[in-house]
This record gives sequence, structure tokens and C-alpha cells, in this order.
Amino acid sequence: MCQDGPVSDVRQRPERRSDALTKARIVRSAIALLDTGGAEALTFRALAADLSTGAGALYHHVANKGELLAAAAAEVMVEVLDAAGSADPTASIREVTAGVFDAITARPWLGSQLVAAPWQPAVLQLFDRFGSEVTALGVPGTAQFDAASALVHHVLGVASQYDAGQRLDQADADRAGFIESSTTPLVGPDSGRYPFLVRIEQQLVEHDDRQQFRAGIEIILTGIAALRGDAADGARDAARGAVS
Amino acid sequence: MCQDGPVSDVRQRPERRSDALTKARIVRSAIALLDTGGAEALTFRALAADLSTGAGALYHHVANKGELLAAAAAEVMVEVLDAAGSADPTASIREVTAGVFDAITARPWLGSQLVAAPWQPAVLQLFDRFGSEVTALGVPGTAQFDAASALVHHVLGVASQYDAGQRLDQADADRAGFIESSTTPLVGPDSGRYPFLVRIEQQLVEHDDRQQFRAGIEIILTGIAALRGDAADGARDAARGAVS
DNA sequence: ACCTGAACACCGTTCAAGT
DNA sequence: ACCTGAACACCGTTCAAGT
Repeated sequence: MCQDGPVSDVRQRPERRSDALTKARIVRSAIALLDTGGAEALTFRALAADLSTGAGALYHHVANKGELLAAAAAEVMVEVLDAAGSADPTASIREVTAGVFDAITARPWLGSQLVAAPWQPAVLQLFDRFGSEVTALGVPGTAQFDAASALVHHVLGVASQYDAGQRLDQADADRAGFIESSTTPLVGPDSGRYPFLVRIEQQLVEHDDRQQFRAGIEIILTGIAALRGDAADGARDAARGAVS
Repeated sequence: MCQDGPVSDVRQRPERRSDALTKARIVRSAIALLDTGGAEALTFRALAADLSTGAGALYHHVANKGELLAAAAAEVMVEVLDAAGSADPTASIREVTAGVFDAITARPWLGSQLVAAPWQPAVLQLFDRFGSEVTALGVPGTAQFDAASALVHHVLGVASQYDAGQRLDQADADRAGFIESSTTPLVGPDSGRYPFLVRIEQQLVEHDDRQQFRAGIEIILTGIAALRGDAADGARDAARGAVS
């Protein structure tokens, strides 16, 4: 898995110096730079140096940085979606969401990118997948769109939690004590604190991000099951059983 | 020599031309620039010109651009949260989410900012409010955090849909036909299209963003009500009644 | 057609110099 | 202490010039 060569690279030269510049090659290099140094490591100058070419050459294959980032995100998303293939729709949704969560935590730049351009292919693929699963689950026509949207929004919301990278200037403390430090930059007229956050601070410190993400998915799945049950009212109990 | 009194000059002038530079004044100007010209209109040079001062002077009151944006977002969020004050927790959640939705659609820069820095005061305030409402709703202790998180994530996910502004390079068509145009930049090995999106394209074109946002909130509220109903099973029916 | 790389038009941020 | 504004260190992007 670490070694590449998915299909056709098995000829003679594994990697030639003067390989023609391709969009696929550029995207691959971009992903490598992003994975190594984060979002800020991807500049056209660094990318050109990595590919032993000039910065301007890249624009013959990529329109701009936005398209490059979108292509990188789509590449990763395809892998995630292909890896999740359960027969049961609900189980499949759990696999997909868990896979996206893992991808985002492993590569923080992905969260930034998903959130930055909502209509990019990576997000559309995810949306489409959720829509298909929800349809297979038995959600009626008009509610399929709502259900898929809710799942996408939840994933994007979680993605936003992992994008910042170093951008969290005012809240440098990642876990404990961040509430104290963040009370200062409050701007509003009232000096209201965060009563709820202070009360559950213990849970904040101890909680597992992944487990909490899954809990959110379960909440939405329960709500979706209720959509299905609107026609046949008794179906909700079956949905509750599947949720546990 | 003549006037070394540091403070005592401002008597009762309502607004003087040479008002002292304040963080509040800077934030107010920043919001005005953002509302007028979007996120890209806020530069330290434009802000300095608007305040009739030099760019460097701003750094005496604001650490950097991130803190400035966070302060602007917090200012708006305080207004939104203060405007929603229903006694019923579920109704209050609906008011808060609707208010945030309206604020985001009215000012696209707000969506970008909420999503860009998840631990900023504006988001913490929202999270705290959701936590309090969910607690009042009767959700047991351990699930309060999950429920509030799900609501925040949904809002942030929706916020990401409205941030891009002009950044949607590959999908310039906003509504109809965007599926056609976005099939091209697919990167993955398979040339798989978007079967679900194509099938519901009619709904995509006709749907109302605001109504769809509310539908997502209702899905989550139903799931949250089920969390509450785990102990007292009959409470779900009351929740369903409130949902309609 | 593809590539080169210097140059352009911007940023956020800094800092010696003023008041 | 507060302000000034030129200068610095970067960006993404362009484009005349090469091959």
C-alpha cells in the first residue's frame, strides 16, 4: 500500500526523470506536499521545484490552485468511498462517515478543502453516495434530499473542526483550559461566560473525538429512520433497533 | 509641554473626527467592509484608509487578521443569539438556527469565518447556547455534549455552503446544469457519474435552501428527542408533536 | 505545444522614525 | 503610548521568450 503502482506502472522504467508533466502527476505531487507539510506547504513554487520544472508550466495542466486542491480532495475521496461497501445501507453510511472522519484526521488539509469549496467533486461524490444509501434505506422521495444533506452537513461541520491547523491563534491550548483563555476576546456587550461548556468541561477534556463523531451520526440516523416511518408509523421501532 | 493630559480632553462631543482608535471601532469598520465587499474587501490597507490611519496602527489594537475576523464574527453572533429567546427549548433551538442561517445568507463572509476557525468565540457561544437548550430539553448528561455538537456541526456544514463567494471556479452555474459541468474534473479511475444527484435534479433546481435547512434541523431534533426518550420511552410522542 | 523563470500585482506584517 | 508609511517576505498568476 505504501508502494504505488496500482495498475499500469509495471513496465521498465519505474520513474523517469523526464516524465511528461501530467495533471495526474501534478496532483500526486500536490497530495504528497499537503500530507507532508500541510496546506501551507502547497505553493506553486514548491510544487514546481518538486517536479523539477518552472512554476508557469503547471498552468498548462491546471487552471489554478483551486482546481488543484479540488482534484487532490477528489482523489482522496474516491479512495474512501471505494473502501466502504457494505450491503446494508445503514452500515454503509457508518462506514463512509467513519472513513471520511479518518481521512480528515489523517490529513488536516482535506477538512479545509472540503469546507472551502462545497460544490467540488469530492463533496458531490459524498452527497451522491449518501443519497443512494438513504434511498436504499427506504426514505421516501422528497425526504431523500434532506437526509443526504443532513449527513453531508454533519461531515462538513466535523471537517471544519480539523482544518485550522495553526490558525487557532486565540485558543492555543487544545484541550484543558481553553475555555479560560477564550473568555478574553469576547466582544459582545455582555460579559457572559460559557455556563454549559464550563459545566461539562470534564467531558470536554476526556471525550474521544471519534466516538463523539459517531454519536452525532447516530442522532442523524435516528432522525432519518423517523422520516421513513412517517408513512408506516410502526417502522420507527425497527429503526430504533438498528441504531443501537 | 502645553497639553500633556492623557485623558481629560473629551467632554461631550458625540463623535469627533479624531476619535481615538479603538478595537471596537476597528471591528465596526471591518464589519462594514465585509458586508459591503465581501471577505476579499477586508485588507489592512483598506481598513486603514477607511479609518484614516496607517496600516501599522491597527496592530496596536488587534493582534492579527485572524483575531479581527473572530471579533467581527462574535459581534454578529451575539446579536443573533440575543434575538432568539423563546421559553420552549425546542422552539428556541429553531429560532437560533434560523437566525444563524439568515445571518450567514445575509453576510457570506460569516459562513467562511465560522468554518475557518472552529474554536473561536462565535462558535463557542453557539455551542454553549445549544448545550443549555438541550439540557433544558431533558437530554441526559452524557448525551448533552453529543446533541449540542450535532447541532453545531449542522450549522457549520450549512455555513460552508455559503462561504465560497466567487471561489466556485469549476461550478459556475449555481443551479441548473451544474451537475453536467462538474462531471468533467473527476479524477478517480472510474468515470462514475452522480446517479442520485441526476435523479433528483428536479428537486435540486426547485428546492428552497431555507426550507431544506429547517428540514435538516428537524431530523436532528428528532434524533435528539430519541436520546431523551431512552429513559422515559413515551416522551417521543410529545417530541413528535412539537416537531410538526 | 510545452516549458522557462523573471516580473507583476497583490497580501499580512514589521519597524525605524516621528508625535 | 500611539501612530506613520515605507519596506519586507511572501503569495498566485502572467507572459514574452525559448525549445
